[in-house]
Amino acid sequence: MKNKKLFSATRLPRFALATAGAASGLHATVVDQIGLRIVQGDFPPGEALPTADDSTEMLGVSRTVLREAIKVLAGKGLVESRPRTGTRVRPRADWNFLDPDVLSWRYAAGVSADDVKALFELRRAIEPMSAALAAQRATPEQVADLNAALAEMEEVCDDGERFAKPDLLFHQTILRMTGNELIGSLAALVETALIMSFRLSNDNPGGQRHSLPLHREVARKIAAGDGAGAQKALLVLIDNAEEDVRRSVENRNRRRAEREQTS
Amino acid sequence: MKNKKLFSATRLPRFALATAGAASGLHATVVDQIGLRIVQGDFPPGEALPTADDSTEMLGVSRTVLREAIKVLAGKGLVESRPRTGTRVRPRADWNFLDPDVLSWRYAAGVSADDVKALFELRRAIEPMSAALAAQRATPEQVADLNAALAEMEEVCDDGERFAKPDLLFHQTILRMTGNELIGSLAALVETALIMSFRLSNDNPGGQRHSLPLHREVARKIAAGDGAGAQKALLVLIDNAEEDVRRSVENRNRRRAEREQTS
DNA sequence: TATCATATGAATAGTATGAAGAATAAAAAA
DNA sequence: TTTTTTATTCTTCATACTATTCATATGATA
Repeated sequence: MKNKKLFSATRLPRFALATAGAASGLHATVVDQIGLRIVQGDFPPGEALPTADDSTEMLGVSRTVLREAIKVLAGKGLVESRPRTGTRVRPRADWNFLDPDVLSWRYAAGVSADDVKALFELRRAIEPMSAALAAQRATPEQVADLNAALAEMEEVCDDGERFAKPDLLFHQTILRMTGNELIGSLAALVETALIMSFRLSNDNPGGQRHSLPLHREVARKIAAGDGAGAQKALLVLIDNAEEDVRRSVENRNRRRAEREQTS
Repeated sequence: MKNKKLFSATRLPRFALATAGAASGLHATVVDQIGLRIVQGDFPPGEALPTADDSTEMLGVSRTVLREAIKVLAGKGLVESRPRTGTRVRPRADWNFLDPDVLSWRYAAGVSADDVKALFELRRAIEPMSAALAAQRATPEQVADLNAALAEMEEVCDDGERFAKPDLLFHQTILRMTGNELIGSLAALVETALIMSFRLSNDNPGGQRHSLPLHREVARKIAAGDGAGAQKALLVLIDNAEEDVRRSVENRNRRRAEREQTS
């Protein structure tokens, strides 16, 4: 009389842009479900998750699958398992927010103005500097990649959906051009920020066209080997992007507030 | 006639400073062993790991444990498993180098001059900016934490071993003072850099004493709310630290070269 | 005959389950 | 208060079975 399949085992409709983690399999859906609930506060830090037996029954999966999922979450710093005590959520300070999965869970439900600020704080530290390094170190092939991405952006700049991919590629190429693998691992951060932008850009008629000249300027400076110029140009681009996102979030929040007042 | 325990199941003598991942259990040792071998190039990207059955036999663990380990590594972007094909190492660009474990594997065996450059490039982007934010946002308790760390550094500055802990705490406190969780997750990066420093600082008679005035200056500026000053002071501190490490690496490499020539 | 589609089979990871072990917090006893 | 016991929970192992995918062979068709 086991009450299986209480949760449907369908994976979250995860906004996949391009490089998103290609994890597949039953255990990946469990990782997603539990990870999302932890990050979004269903299980606060310090609290114990349901026991293994309870969880398997609720999720309708075997212990094998559940244990694999728990171990993955532990590897990302979210939980810690011990006999007798159970599996507990670790303090937020131990979570690896730069992990692509954690990052996506963190911003899956929606973002506040503070969330936007946090994301762009880090982008502003990383990307302009990366552009400067890119200008000094990029190989000709990488410059070609950058220009290819730019060309595709120009081609599809009216179609919000199709614009996302080359835009992401543009920024990630710059990170890769630094030749610094640590910086390259921040690609997920940029991806998250761009996904936010595109989710909110309904408000933004005229699509992403207005950002094109700024991107062009960045690419030109990098190709010319002008580190300082590239740095400055990318900083302007990020400032603009943040302003766009911030405005969208404000609009959305205001509309929601109005709706709630009316009803 | 199973040839078990071919590998001893002892965990790597992992330099644990403070916040290092508290993972325990048999599967964690397997994660370490395989992860280290992948990151250090024993299994190049694109190559398949031994089949599950072979691995379990070689490592002397059950399939359960091995699978948990593989899933954790997949969660860090290192590998990808598919039926029939086996488990393959993913391209380096997909590895999450900012994961604390990956970071520690990356620099476990030793560092080159380029490694030092990469680490400090990122620190230089992050920490001075963080100090500026910290100066604006820190709570009184956090300022007290920072001063406490500084006091302990002053107290034990002659003992290289004991100096490491408060030094790490000092830098991580600054990251936390930004109130930006994403930045906080870069703590592992700083930890790795400091571990490198301390591993190499045998060359450095007089211990870490010379860095104390610089740390004091940073703390003072932050406490005074002087963001620009704190930023500048921390930049100087990092430049000095990099110079120390760079020199140590050079010395070590030169000595090694001499040894090899003699023998 | 050559080519394409379709079945068959083998290899591998994926999932499920039962049972024994080890660790530890809490309760009970000294 | 200290020690011992107990119960709970994760941990590990062993094994059976399933699902996926690639390679090969087979057969149909042009």
